[in-house]
Amino acid sequence: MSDHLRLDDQLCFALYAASRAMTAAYAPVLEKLALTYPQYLAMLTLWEDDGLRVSRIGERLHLDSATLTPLLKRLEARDLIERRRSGDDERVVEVFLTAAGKRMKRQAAEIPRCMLEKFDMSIAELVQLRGQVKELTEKLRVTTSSNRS
Amino acid sequence: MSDHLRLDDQLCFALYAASRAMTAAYAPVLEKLALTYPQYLAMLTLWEDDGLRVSRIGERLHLDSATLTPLLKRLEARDLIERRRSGDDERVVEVFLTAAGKRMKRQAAEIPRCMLEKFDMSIAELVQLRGQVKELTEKLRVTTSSNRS
DNA sequence: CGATATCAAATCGTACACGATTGACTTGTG
DNA sequence: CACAAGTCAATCGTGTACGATTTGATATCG
Repeated sequence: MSDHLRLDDQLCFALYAASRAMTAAYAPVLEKLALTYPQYLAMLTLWEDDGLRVSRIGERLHLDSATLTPLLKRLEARDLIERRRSGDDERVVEVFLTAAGKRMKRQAAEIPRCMLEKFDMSIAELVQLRGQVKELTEKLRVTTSSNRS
Repeated sequence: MSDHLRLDDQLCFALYAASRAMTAAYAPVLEKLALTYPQYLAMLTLWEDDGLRVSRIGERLHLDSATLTPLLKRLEARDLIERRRSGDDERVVEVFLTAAGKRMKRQAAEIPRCMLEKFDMSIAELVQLRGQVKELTEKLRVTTSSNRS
């Protein structure tokens, strides 16, 4: 009967499916900026805080340098950002928005509202759902990092 | 003040982060079976319904043949499944569990309980959250597929 | 019957993800 | 100062994702 292995019953699959549906829903919106969703996240991070080093961007997005380095190189190739070796510490690479990168923030300003429409839910619902999803993420991170069995 | 472009405020980023944290939380559990999370999903699908064609698996997981074909080939290389061209229609490839693939279902039986512990939430909360996530996914799918602007 | 449309899976190209390693640089300790 | 330990970004290898095209098979229509 309930063998617990049913796909439809699993929260994890729901999250996995939601994440990909969300990326797909972003695609037409991001098309104007010619950004992928992860690239958009990197830009969001820099719009909040320009000049971050690679590892700081990684902390915010929970991505490591293996993912970020090529992604940032693509943004640099498009002249949206500049990657500079820090003078203080030659190991560190700091990432700065170019003029074009800063300009893009204005075009991106409408995106959250545009996505909000697609959600078709009240702000209260959204905030509540976001909170639950974040809480779950924290719990998963804790149990994963402490895994030594 | 609230420029709506703040990372922490975005439901989408929360989902994206949750999905990856979930995959990471699965990794130690799936290690015993030497499966990746998407491979596990394909096995789940077949444990529910053996002998599905590639496109049916794709419908359930919302993945296309470009993703599934190589994934299924890896499972076949490990002798967990068999891919057979249908006699009725040579275009169709049907996917069957091998004896080893069927045996694995028993080892996988503990996985949902194991993940449930990591969630650390009541069944009622889980069901409610899963429902909300699924609902959102449906809304995103509708708006994405009808996009012609 | 034969041209054409449709369909299923495979393939191609690009872009993440992430574990593991590398190499350059810095820091802490004796 | 010497040098081991630690840090940071880059690199490597493997495995998804997905848009677009291709290949082969079937269905449909004139």
